Amino acid sequence: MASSKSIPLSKRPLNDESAENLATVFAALADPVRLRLFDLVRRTGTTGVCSCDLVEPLERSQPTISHHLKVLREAGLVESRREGTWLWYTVVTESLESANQFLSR
Amino acid sequence: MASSKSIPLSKRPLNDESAENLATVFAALADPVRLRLFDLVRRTGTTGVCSCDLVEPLERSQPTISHHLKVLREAGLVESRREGTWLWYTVVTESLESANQFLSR
DNA sequence: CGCTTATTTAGATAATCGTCAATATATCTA
DNA sequence: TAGATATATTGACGATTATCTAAATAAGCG
Repeated sequence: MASSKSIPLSKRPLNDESAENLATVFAALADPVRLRLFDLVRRTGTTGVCSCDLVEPLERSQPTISHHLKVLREAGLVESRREGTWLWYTVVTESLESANQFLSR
Repeated sequence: MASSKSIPLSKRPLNDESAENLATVFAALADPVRLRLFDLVRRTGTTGVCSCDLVEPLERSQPTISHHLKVLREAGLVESRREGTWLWYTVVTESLESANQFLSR
């Protein structure tokens, strides 16, 4: 059983593992193109947006956008569903929780 | 004068400049060592912590810690005051505001 | 099956990053 | 001023990143 003197979870120093996980999320947001990408996806709510519609507003090549979407996806910030030849992206709403918690500690 | 139909600031797509600024903050938090560093500084509140006491817990060389503190400082997340030969670091409390706002849009 | 469109993968390049050892600078004290 | 301690800077290293073009894969349609 835990000691009654134990520090509350929220007050404990960051251990290495949590720091690694958090860093991955922040790293995904650490690029202006990805930030704008994430912002655009988020605006589209539960409907989502076709990745083909994200190339033009960001003025990057299609493979570059694909790459950035992959980074966001692997960080758990967005997810995609296939609809015919298209991929529709939506945000994973809970994905920012740990980051939010850390920032507002 | 602004149109009465203009989109509220908080709902506007991220422009390139805001994205750059935000990305700088997130980039500062995108490394596990810096996250733990920031966390340690934040715990010390208004008193702050001497950077000499940050080397051992993070198991990195003194120049490496110095480098990371510089990144945090330049991103506006922490500031330092000299006290004799020591430098005391404290967090800049407002520094996370823009990041917080973005995350909880 | 071939053609078209959407997306990913591969390969290349230039830039940035995390780290360290060595050195330099700053501040205090004897 | 000389020595001690704290911090910053330099220069090097391997690793990762953002970007592109070119090529590969996937899915629909005639």
